[in-house]
Amino acid sequence: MARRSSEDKKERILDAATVEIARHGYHQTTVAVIARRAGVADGTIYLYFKNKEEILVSLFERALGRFIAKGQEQLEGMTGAADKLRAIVDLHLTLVGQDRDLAIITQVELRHSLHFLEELSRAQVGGYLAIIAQVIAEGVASGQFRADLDPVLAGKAVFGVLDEMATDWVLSRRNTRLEAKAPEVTELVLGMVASGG
Amino acid sequence: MARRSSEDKKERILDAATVEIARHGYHQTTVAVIARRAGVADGTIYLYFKNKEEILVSLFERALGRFIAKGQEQLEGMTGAADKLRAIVDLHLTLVGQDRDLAIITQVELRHSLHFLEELSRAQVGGYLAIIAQVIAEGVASGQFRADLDPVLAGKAVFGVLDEMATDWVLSRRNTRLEAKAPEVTELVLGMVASGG
Amino acid sequence: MARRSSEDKKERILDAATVEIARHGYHQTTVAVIARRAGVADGTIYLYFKNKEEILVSLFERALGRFIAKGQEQLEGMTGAADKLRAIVDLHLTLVGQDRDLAIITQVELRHSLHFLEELSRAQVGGYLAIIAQVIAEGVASGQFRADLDPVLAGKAVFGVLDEMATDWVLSRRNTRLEAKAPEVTELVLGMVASGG
Amino acid sequence: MARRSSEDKKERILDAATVEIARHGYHQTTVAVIARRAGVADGTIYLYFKNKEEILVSLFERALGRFIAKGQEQLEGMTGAADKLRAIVDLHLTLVGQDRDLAIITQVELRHSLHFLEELSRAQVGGYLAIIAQVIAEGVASGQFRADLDPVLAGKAVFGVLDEMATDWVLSRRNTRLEAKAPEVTELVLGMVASGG
DNA sequence: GATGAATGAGTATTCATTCAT
DNA sequence: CATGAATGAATACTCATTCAT
Repeated sequence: MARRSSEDKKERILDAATVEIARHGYHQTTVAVIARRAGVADGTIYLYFKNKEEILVSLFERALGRFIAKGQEQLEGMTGAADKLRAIVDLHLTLVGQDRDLAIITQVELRHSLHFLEELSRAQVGGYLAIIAQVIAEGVASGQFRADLDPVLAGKAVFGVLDEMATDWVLSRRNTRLEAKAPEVTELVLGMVASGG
Repeated sequence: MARRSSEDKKERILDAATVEIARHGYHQTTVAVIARRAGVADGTIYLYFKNKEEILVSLFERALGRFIAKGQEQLEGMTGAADKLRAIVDLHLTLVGQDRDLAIITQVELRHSLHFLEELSRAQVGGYLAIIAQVIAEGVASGQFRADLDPVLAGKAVFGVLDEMATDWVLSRRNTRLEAKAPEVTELVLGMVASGG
Repeated sequence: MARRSSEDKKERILDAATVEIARHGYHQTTVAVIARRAGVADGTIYLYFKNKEEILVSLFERALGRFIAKGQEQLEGMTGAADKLRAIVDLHLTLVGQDRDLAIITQVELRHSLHFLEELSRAQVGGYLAIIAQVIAEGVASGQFRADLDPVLAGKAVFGVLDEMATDWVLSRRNTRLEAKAPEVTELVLGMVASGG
Repeated sequence: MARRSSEDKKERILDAATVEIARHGYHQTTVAVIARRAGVADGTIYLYFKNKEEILVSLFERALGRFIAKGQEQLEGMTGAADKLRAIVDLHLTLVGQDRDLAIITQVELRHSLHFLEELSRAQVGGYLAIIAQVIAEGVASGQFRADLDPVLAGKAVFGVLDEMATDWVLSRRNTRLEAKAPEVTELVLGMVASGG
């Protein structure tokens, strides 16, 4: 179970980093502060991460991994593009809305540099966009969605709507629940792609 | 004339900052490098800006000022919410697509911290969102748009779509023109709000 | 006179570095300590030197510059290889013996890495060795020195003797004067190269 | 047998250290790297050596031990100070020239600090210098060497010549053999001490 | 207004050493 | 004896900002 302890330590570091970075921002958060919250020595951080930036990347990868796992589980066995799109909207808002600290990181801190954003975009977000595009393509094929849609472009539009809702929620300090907007957002998104009123 | 020279110097600093920050990122860009490109001494920067961050804010304010001037000019005398929305889409993509360096800053560098983003959001972007919401409200009132729309929420959704298109364009290194997508994007946006097909 | 002040500051930094490095060794000497002794801020060091190692190099270059200036002045107008060699021995021991702190640096701290020593050797010490070899070649040509000498090899041998005397003086903590050994050392060195008794 | 294995392990560590330190320098060489090359765990190093510096010391002691063993063996039964001095020159150049990695360490890395050098000098090199001085004293007594010699000073001079030859060989990257210079160096050294032509 | 030399606070990262297993 | 994960002290260097000229 040495494995267990080691895994735990890495998890603890990521958890600590999530809280501190969300609270004070990536640049204002020192490695020492993360270490202290995680209950390890400064140097221990570097047994698990190559450098400070890799903590941020790992943070996101862990979150996205969970995100995608839930997504696949939920979309599985579902038929009908519209239903799938509804599920995506729901899932996106529900999962992002579940952890405000993490949301602050994904919606704000993760986007702090062009280089960084490019990498994320290519490697991680790209896969998510592809899934949405795929669902839209299905809808177009089945006639549920407008025939003249470009699935990739429409997919980005859908993502843009969801992403803006998430960012808006992060920036509004009110104690609303993000997922509460799912029905309305679903209507907007479906309006964007669905054929005939 | 002194005024003129002074204004010029401030402009030169902002221009220099735009290029350097877009090219190397806000944190990698030193005040000294901006000063050198602007052809002034380091200390001179501080005669025009309180600190480094204010350069970034001023950059955005100058850009948004021009943006809004063009917008009002264009929307003026226009009737019909759908037409206005078309114009907004067009304008947004055209103006953002006009200056890639500036776009990198508005789509990426400007979002580097929660605190910063909150301020921007409240003060600047808020005004822009209000305009979109207003147009949607008009459309709802006139029956052009769906009656059950929440104009504020729908406005954010529209902004989300436009913003994602802009970010996507910045991240794709291909030499496409952002405004080329205006027709398709307009269709998506109108689909989102327009009443029955 | 700004030049004057600037030069002074650089000199003060080098002087401070000489004392601290001689006293505590290169690695134990922090940039902060050098700055404090020089009466400048840490950052100021970097206005005059690219990095810590460049301080060490500059130290040596300044010393060697003075060394060579004195040497040329003294050898000038002198004829007779044996006399010149006497003068070299005298000068070497006198100059090294003049500043124990500096001597510690040239005899010990400067030799702390192969890479560093190679550079010094090639660029700086090489020139000095060439001068000695040249004097020996003169002596061979004039018949004062043994005909079968390889001037380059013999030059290195002479340098080896002088260098060992210097190092030995640095390591012995007694309050002897290095130059006091000049007569005896001269005899040894001349014995090495002079033709028949 | 346990003893044997234990001895082997210590030897392996010293061998590994020799290669790594010669190749990358003392400060650039981490204990972890030595351990890896020796095929032991980091902590194991500390079962055999008190700290990193002691590895360097042991390295030198092992080498000097072998050096002296060979020397005594060779000088034994030899009579005549001049012959003994010839043998010393020969031996010094031969043994140093046998292992370039070790030579890099003795000629460069070992001299990286005043404190360190003082210790070496007093404890180890001092013994070697005494042997040379003793041989010279013999020569003076027997009339082979100049009567006015100070054996200790002359011994240091001899050592200086040999040491410089060794350092020069280490710094020159050419593939020469150090011992090839023994005849010429012997001539120089004997010239330094021998009485009349 | 303009300059640019000087400041000095701030921090990621390394690595010799320890010690529980 | 051996391991290697964990420690945490230690430090060169950067750069936004100031202010005497």
